[in-house]
Amino acid sequence: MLSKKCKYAIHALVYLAERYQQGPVHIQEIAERQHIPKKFLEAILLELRNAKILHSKKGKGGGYYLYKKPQDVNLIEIIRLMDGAIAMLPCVSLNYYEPCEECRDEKMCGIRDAFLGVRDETLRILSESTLEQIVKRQKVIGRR
Amino acid sequence: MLSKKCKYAIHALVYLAERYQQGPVHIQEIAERQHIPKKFLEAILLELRNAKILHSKKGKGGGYYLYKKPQDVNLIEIIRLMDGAIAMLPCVSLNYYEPCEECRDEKMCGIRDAFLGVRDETLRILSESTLEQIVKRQKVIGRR
DNA sequence: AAACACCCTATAAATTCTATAGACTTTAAC
DNA sequence: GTTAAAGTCTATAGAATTTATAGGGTGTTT
Repeated sequence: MLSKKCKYAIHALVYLAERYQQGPVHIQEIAERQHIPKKFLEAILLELRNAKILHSKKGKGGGYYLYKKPQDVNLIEIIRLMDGAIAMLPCVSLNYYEPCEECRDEKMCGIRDAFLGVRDETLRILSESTLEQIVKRQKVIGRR
Repeated sequence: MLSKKCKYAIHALVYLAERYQQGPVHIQEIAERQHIPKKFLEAILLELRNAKILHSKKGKGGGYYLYKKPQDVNLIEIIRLMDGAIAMLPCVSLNYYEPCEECRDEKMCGIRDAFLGVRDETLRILSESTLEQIVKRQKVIGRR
């Protein structure tokens, strides 16, 4: 399961993607509209900013806005940043790899095989899911 | 990521599957060979027993043994039992479903779609991964 | 009856997740 | 230039979950 932090991040980013190139949106607004504790959201947006996904503008009329293009931000990137590994086992993780303690030979580990497949499919699907795609789907019906 | 508890359960079950129909194996042996804290393992095996995956025999010469056939126990079942939901979001979970707080209409939620796909693929792959399959793969090379 | 091995309850230690507080800095507008 | 708005940063605290341990109870076998 994704952490709340990660869900908050996704919702905040979708919110900002809907307002792409419409100037900065301040934290308070995002917090209220998406029902996210403001201080918690602050920390999340800061992290997204340090990862160069968002930019911020200080002072009056400031706020956060999407720096990357909506089509260049996918769910994989967000989840990795917020929650870490995508894989269900460290020994099949690309970015957070750690060897199993027991396996003599990973290539022959019967357990590992299954989870490798899961990781690959998960990566494939979630890297195709960009902010642009998500926003596009929601627009069919209208505002939330 | 799977919890340690879940990984322990998988390793213990694979160990028992390798000894299917060879009589009970006692906890101490599994704990030592798989490097699992004995008391923790006790709790895990008990849970697997209550789920009718294992049976146990008390008294001298007792221990745990696989009750279901190795081909009838898959990773999905084990993970659900130990860690709960397979899905990354509650709103796409089959067994642990909960609605999102925000979504007006789930069918139009752009976020949900992606995670639905992930869940389906994960279920497909992990339900094909049975204890029998895992043991079979490991036998190619030999003992661990 | 004695040894053995699972059964059960309780609890404690460690870690992670979630949330909050408060002071500081930068910017815009008047 | 003063003021107020809004992000930045550090620290911490509460809650929940995960991981692990202790110790006695119960049923079986020899």
